[in-house]
Amino acid sequence: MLHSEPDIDGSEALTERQQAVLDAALRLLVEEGDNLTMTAVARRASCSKETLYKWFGDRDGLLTATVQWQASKVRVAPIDRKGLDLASLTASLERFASDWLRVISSDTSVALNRVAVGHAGSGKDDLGAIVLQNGRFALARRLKPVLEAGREAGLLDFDDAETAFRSFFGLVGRDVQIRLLLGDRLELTEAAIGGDAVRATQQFLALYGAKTGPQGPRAG
Amino acid sequence: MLHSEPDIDGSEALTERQQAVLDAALRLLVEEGDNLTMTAVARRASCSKETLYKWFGDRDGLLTATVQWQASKVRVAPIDRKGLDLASLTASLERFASDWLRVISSDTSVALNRVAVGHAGSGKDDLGAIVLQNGRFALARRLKPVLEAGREAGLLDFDDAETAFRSFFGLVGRDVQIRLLLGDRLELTEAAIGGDAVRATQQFLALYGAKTGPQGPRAG
DNA sequence: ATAGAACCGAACCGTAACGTACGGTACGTG
DNA sequence: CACGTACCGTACGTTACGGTTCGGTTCTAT
Repeated sequence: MLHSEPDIDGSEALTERQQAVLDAALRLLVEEGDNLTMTAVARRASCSKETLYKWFGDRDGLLTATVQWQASKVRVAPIDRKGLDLASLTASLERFASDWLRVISSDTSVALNRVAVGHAGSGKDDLGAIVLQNGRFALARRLKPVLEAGREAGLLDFDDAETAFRSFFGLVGRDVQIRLLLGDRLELTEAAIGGDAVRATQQFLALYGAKTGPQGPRAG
Repeated sequence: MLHSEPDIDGSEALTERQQAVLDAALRLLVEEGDNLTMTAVARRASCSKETLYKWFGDRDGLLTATVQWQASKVRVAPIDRKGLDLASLTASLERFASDWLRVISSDTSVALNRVAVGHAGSGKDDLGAIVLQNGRFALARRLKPVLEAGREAGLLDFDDAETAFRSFFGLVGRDVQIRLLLGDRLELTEAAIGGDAVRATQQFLALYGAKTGPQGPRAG
């Protein structure tokens, strides 16, 4: 029934209808939190519970499918690292920072992280691992090549890319994620995101920028 | 029945027995996560459900009482800021950092933050606000005076104490809290905590340390 | 000693949600 | 046209847990 063409990874190819159902579940998850019921999802998606159970097997199956579906949607374009100079590196870092802040402050991200955190305690499913893979670790996978390219270009100076990445992560995110997860009202306006991105980037460069670049620090 | 003497804040004075019950609930919360039942708490605490309901009124009441009880236990001693020089400031910051890392990586903190995050979505109670108050905001309240004292002593340079604090928070915590909340195995050994504390402190001083102190940077 | 309060243990009730089954409909295929 | 498939809508069984009630026990005070 769902053997159209196999996707890249384990995510079984999803019918249009199934995607619509998962989108409905996602929307409901944002609204209602983890206490959403199968009947509510069925009603919202205009499908029957029987179909829900046939497709996803279980409530946890539906939840994981929903999380994976959302994760598959935020696949971002990689950044080219050709002709790397300080300006382009700075721009890349700022771009990463603002993208990341936009993601973690979005309603869906907050909702998904909430249910994943809630489920992480009782290890029934591995929602936490999924969110972690598509959140923090995906960011690391995408950012580390940029950092290493910056080091090879003599713009950055660090021993361990992981450590450098984690510092960048901390400088960008700070207390935003935990505050949002805990329900703190904290609207991240676009201007604030941009400002935080440049601030975090400047701080990161101050900490990990090479003392002597190939050209001067103000090269354009 | 519990009108001995009113406590400083809203936390009604608790009987020894009530504290024992809350400790049992806390232990159970760490083990079982949010899906702990009133019967389980009663059994663990060797008390009756009737008493539970009489004392705490509700399941949410029990939960909030448990969170507040734990919060009241981690009241840490304030740090004296007499004779502030770079060494003592550094020591204070490192102390804050290591204490904070120890707290957020503890089992009880992870468990409490998990349930608070889970409850933050559907605003039945304000567990999230409580945890936020006794976590991130309490840290800020305790650390800001130190930062401002450092600035007045000419050791630090910043415009907004809040911004400086948030940077310190990010440099210390980085991705630790979200990873632990999402179930990532990540044992923070004592040595790692110490190392992270001095690293974060050094980075913070590199970013916010005054360019020219009252005495030389190596004054002792 | 006795009355009453506080509390324990267990049984009980109501609700809510998971998971299943059944009837009905639309559509494609022999 | 008959038939099978996939699906919707809904009603049902079952389980689990929050909350309540009740009998029995211990402790304290008069």
